[in-house]
Amino acid sequence: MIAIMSFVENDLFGGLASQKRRFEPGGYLFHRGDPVQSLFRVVEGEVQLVRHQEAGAMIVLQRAMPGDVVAEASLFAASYHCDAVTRIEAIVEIVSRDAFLTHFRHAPDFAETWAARLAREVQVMRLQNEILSLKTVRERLQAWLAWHGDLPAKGEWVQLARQIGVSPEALYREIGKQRARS
Amino acid sequence: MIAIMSFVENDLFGGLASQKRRFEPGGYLFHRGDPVQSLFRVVEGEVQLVRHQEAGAMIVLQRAMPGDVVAEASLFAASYHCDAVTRIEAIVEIVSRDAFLTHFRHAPDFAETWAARLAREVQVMRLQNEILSLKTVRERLQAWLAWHGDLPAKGEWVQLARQIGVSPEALYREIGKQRARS
DNA sequence: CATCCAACATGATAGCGATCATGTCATTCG
DNA sequence: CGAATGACATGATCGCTATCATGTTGGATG
Repeated sequence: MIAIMSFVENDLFGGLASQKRRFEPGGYLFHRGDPVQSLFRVVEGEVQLVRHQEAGAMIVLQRAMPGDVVAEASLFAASYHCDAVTRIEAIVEIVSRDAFLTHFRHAPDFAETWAARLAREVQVMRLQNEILSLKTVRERLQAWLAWHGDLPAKGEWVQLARQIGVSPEALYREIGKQRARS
Repeated sequence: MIAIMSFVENDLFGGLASQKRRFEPGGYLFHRGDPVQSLFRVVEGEVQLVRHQEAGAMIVLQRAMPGDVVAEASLFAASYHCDAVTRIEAIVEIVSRDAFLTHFRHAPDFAETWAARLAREVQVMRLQNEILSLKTVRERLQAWLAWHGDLPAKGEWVQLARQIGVSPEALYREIGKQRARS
C-alpha cells in the first residue's frame, strides 16, 4: 500500500466508460506492433514505455506515473512503436480508442480540455529539457527555482535531485553552498 | 540568408488568415503578463521563451525553431507567463487566438490534427528528456540510435551533438570508438 | 589551382559530479 | 524508551567530459 494517496482526477476521459486492470511487475500493457485499440492511464504504480534494441540494449521513452496517460501519441497511430511494461505492480485505467476519438470529435469542450492538457505537458517537458541541458548542479537548481519559486519542503529533496538529474549528495552540497553565501 | 530552405508546412493553421512579421534580434513578440491575443509560429530564425529572475538570472523555456509554434500552452491561458524574444532576426507567422479557437471548436478534423501534433511533440520531448538523463556520451548516443536507427550524414554530427547535450569532440570520439569496436 | 571554411579528428589537461564512506538527526515503531 | 529507518550532510577519490590546442579532410569559390 502506498501511504501518499495520489490525487488522480476522475473526469480526464470525459465520463467515458472505462475499466481498471491490475498488472503484476513485468506485465505488458501492449507490445510493439500491436494495433492500437485502447488508451491507458496509470492510476497507481508505474508504467514504462520502452524500446528494445538488437544488442539487448533498451531505452526508456516515458515513465508514466499515477495520473499520466501512456503514449498519448499512439491515439493517432495504427500500431504501437514500442512496448509498455510495468516495473512494479500497477493499476491502469483503460478506455476504448474509438469511443475516445468519437467523443473527441463530437464534444469541442472535451477536445479543448485534451489539447490544453497536452500543451501543458509539452510546456513542462520543455522546461525539464532545458534544465537537463545545463551542465552544473548550480545552474540546474537555479533554473528549477526560477520556475518553481522556492525549495520544496525537506523530505522531497531526493525527488528534486532525481528530477533535475543530479545525485542527492550533489544537491545537498549545492543547497549548503547557497545557504553559506547568504 | 539561410542556404538550407526549411520545409515549413503551410496548412498548420488550417487556412486561417495570418500575417507575417519580421523581428530584429532582441525584439519581443510578447512580454510576461500581456493578454494572449495571438498565436505565433516561427518561419525563419529563432525565438526564445525566457523567464527572468530577480538576480538577473534567466532560464530558457523553449527554443522555437522554424516550423515550431511558440508557447502552445498560452492558447488556453489568459496572459503569458514568460517573455518571447528573438535572439537573431526572425520571421514569425501570426494568427488570431479567437479565430484559432473558433476554428478548433467547429472543425473536428482540425482539432484532431492539432492534438496529434501536440502528442507527437510530447513524445519527442520525452525521448529527449530520457536521453539527457543518461550520464555518458556512449549511453546517449546509443539511446539516440535506438530510436532513429542510424547515424545522420556527415555534416550533421555537430547538430546531433548539440541535441544530445554533448560537445562535438566527445561525440567524434565516441563514434570513433564504436567504429574501432566493429 | 590556390584559398578558405566548416566539419571531422585526436591529444592533453583540468574541473565537476558520481560514488563510497561515515556520521548526524528526526521520526516511526515494537 | 531503545532500535530502526530514511533523509540530510560532508569528506575523499575516481572517472568522464568539457575545453583548448593542433591537425586533417573535403567541398565551395573565384
